[in-house]
Amino acid sequence: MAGKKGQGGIAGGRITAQDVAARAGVSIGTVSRVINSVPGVKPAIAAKVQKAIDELGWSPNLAAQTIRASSSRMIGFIFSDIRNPLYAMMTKGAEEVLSARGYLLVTASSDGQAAKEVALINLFKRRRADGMILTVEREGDAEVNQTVSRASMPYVMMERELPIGGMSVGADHYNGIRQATDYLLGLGHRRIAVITGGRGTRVARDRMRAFQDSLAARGMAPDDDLMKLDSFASEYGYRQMSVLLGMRDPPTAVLSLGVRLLPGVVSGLRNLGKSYPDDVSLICSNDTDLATMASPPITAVRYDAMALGRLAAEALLDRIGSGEALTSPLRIELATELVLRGSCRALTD
Amino acid sequence: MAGKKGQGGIAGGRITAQDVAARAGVSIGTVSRVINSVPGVKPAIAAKVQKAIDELGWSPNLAAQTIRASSSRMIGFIFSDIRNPLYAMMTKGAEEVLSARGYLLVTASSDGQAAKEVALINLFKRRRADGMILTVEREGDAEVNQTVSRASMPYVMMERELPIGGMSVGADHYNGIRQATDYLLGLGHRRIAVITGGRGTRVARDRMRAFQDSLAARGMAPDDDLMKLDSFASEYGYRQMSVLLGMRDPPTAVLSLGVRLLPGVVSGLRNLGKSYPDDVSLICSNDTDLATMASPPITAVRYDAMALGRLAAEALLDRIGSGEALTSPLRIELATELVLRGSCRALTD
DNA sequence: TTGTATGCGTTATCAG
DNA sequence: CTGATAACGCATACAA
Repeated sequence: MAGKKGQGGIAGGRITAQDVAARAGVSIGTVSRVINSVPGVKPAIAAKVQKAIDELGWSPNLAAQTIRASSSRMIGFIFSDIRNPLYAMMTKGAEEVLSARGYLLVTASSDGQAAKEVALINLFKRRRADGMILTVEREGDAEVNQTVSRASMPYVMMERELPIGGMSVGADHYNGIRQATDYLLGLGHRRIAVITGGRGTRVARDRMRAFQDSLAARGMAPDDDLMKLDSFASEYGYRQMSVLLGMRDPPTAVLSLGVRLLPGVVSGLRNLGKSYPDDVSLICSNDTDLATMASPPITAVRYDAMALGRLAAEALLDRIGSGEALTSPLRIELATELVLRGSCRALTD
Repeated sequence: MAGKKGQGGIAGGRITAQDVAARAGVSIGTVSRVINSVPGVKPAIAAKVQKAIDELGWSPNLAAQTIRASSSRMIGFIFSDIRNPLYAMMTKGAEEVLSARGYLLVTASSDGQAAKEVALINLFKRRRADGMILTVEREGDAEVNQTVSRASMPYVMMERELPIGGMSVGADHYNGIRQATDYLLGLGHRRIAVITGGRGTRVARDRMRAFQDSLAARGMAPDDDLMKLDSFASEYGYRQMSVLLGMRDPPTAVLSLGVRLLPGVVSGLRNLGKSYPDDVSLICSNDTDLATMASPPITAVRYDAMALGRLAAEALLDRIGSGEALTSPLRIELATELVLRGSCRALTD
């Protein structure tokens, strides 16, 4: 029976290399050499040690290794909310790359609150993370920026770009929105509304720049009344659809930019007894199940969020390996694609 | 000589309590007392220490604390894939509870592979996690079960129940499916198909038992040809809809049990040129955006996955605190609710 | 009230 | 080739 206290057979947590050494009749140094496959251990001895390890079910304490190596082989990933499928995808992509290289990915939700972002960054510092991936709420937040630089740890911004420099990965929203807008303009639309959030982030900047450039190429400019740029929340999409379609001169097309926005936008539309593409054309970003399965299916600006996670992880590991300056800038862009479906109609009047 | 290739002053990672002590002109013990608010430190000294801490931007190395306390204040959560919104919700719920109590939640995806499950459990053991939440693919896997018990660490099964005992939390799928089935039977349906996966798990067992009991209450029994119980994948839902609706005597209602299944089921239906509720009635589980936004919206068995995460975290912390036997059984159930929408019609023939 | 010394579980550097 | 031992950064019993 496994009844012994402390260092009994299978008592897991409390077994140390010392115990293994004792059981194998060797020194603790030899045990260490065996598990780290340091060359030059006599096979017979190694076998004895391995046997003791198996019998005791021991595995080296990673906290102790962390303390010595001053590397935890852990990477932190902070974003607003894991329930946002975009972050779930990014997490999966990053995890793929990191676990293959022996790193542990630790995610944490900040609920978009700067105070929590600060607390989490500090937490990762205390835990001696080797680096972090960050999607902060506001790129300009002074305290967050200060915390990031004081953490003196390699970092990659995800869909964000900090004024203090450093690496940034994101989708090529500029081209995504240019394509979408050009497409709508090509269909004859002239009053195009934009619903999105993330003001003051790389994403929003790129999107708005693209939108303006697209219009400018035809000698047009955005109509401020059609720009609804305050939130990514579903309810926001719902409300703004009412506002937009209640206007004297309503838009003929809507760009819904942000995954959580779409359900709100679509139900807002329905609630008004309107439908797409008849009453208004609709393009969304990113692509989702809902966009695919809606009837009619919705044209979308698509990008591979998992690839974004992979890119961020790779960039981070590169920097960790290279020892390059933390703030040395690097901007990585992932291609987007306009998936044409049945949610836009040509204007003939 | 372990020469100190000192990174110099402000190099975050390399600062220790020793440096703080030196700067404050006190001993390392005092520094420790200050940050742990051990009573009996002279305010003036404490202030000096705090000043040094702030100036150096030091924070205690959690790995070192872990090694001493033999507690990492870290909890692992293993499931198949974070992209499944159910797991994202559970993660959020668990994170809420755990972070409030000073624990770090670390999630990891196993892709449903037993080998990865084993590797991850061992990883958490090596990292000296204080406990883990597990959603394994097969409850009966001998190696996984052995790894769990050898980890000798408190654990909670999520939507699973291990033969080796221990705690288990899950939704009350029994009542959920009983309500759904009774509802369909009440509408006059007699040929009801079930599409789901997770064979040999608590979830599937409860669901099938409920389905059988519901039928049995009317002197009926399940028709094996209508039971499609092999996968939670979207593609599976798509294919099985073809199979089912291509039958000589097709079902008049379908239970689509599993979040990822629904998109496949709905597009399978459309692909055949059929629609609900006219050609077939439809009930899904769990509730999702898609179920809400589909037209018509789809009746769903709903449960609060975030609450499930919270329950698991609380149960785990309780057990960690109490030091009760790891395998001492405890079964926790979360209520479900049948949300009636427009995807089922009454049979009148 | 504060300082000192020891131990936590490893790894790496020495001798032997 | 192997054993002993000094770090790693912190907490704490024990001294002062």
